[in-house]
Amino acid sequence: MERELLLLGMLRIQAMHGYQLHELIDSHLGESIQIKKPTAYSLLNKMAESGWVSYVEEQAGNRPLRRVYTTTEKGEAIFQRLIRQSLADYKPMDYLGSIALAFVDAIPALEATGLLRERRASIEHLLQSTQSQEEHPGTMQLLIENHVRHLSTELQWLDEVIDRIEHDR
Amino acid sequence: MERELLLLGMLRIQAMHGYQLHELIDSHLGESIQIKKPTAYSLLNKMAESGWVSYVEEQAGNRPLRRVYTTTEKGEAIFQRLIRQSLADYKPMDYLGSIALAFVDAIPALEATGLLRERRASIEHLLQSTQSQEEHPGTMQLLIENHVRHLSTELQWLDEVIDRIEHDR
DNA sequence: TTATGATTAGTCATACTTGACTATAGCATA
DNA sequence: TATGCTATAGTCAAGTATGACTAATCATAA
Repeated sequence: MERELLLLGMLRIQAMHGYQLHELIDSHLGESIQIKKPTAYSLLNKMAESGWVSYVEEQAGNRPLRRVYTTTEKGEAIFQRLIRQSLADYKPMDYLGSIALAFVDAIPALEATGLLRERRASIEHLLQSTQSQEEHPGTMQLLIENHVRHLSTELQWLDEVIDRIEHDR
Repeated sequence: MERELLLLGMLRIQAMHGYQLHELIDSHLGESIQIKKPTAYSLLNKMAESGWVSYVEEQAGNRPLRRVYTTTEKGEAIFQRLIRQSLADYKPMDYLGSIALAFVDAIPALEATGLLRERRASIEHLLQSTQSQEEHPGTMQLLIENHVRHLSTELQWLDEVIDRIEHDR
């Protein structure tokens, strides 16, 4: 329900159509939160069917109809329930991206450290670009901050791992 | 491809049938890596079709046939390619579970800090149980260590957030 | 002025993931 | 020895997510 929470939370602040909503998420949070366009549209449809959001259709020129969504009263109630639930239960994230580290000893130490340094560079790059983003609306900033913390942790840990491989093997 | 990498990496060390494979993943890495049983079976089928793994059928008593999988030469080649690729490109994880924090100002500060303390407790609990796990086979240990680091980071950050909410509002 | 590429807006078929289910075996215990 | 409970082993239908696509508009540069 986290994705629904995000969409509700944003629509609740400002009515938007699907493209705009996805664009906002992708540009501000795209590094830490993956919601692809078709997913966003599909969630909006589902939420409209469930009466969590309503929409008005808007036409600009010859372009396709845009559905501009707002949260309904029911949607607000759901939002209030979801956010409480979601704040209280921590759901651990997936560390799928780290799996390769489990098998690092399957390749020669020298090559491994080389690859890990590439990895390090891409984390550092991501960290830099995340930190340099301008202010975000509302408490969206908190998410960015959280992401930065975890990226720094990852970087530090990776440095230790590289060190260990260099000295232990 | 991370899931495939994990399965290949494990089968490469020891031949196993689906249930055993899933059981191992779920019990050792279940807190940080989500691979549900049907997903594991489906990946095994796909990899068998692609010739990355082969299997022999094994019957014990009246039980259903078990397919005991091993990596093929092709599978080993794929593994060697995947692990290099995966070590070098850091793929940021999803912070879906943190979304609620973006909207924490939608609820009264007092209630928010209460909920966040519940959250804190569940992270701490998870951290404790992850740390108290006995040794893991091979470098599987690295994944656990990584998870522990991130959990600690999350805990520390959450404490700061709670503090800020208490003092700023 | 008109080709070229980027931006806006959304859809669809496919692929991936999972909750819920089936069914046997082992094991304690009343 | 019948009863219920857990562990073993796997499948399937249904729900989710996404890559690839369509199509109009806008900017720009030759």
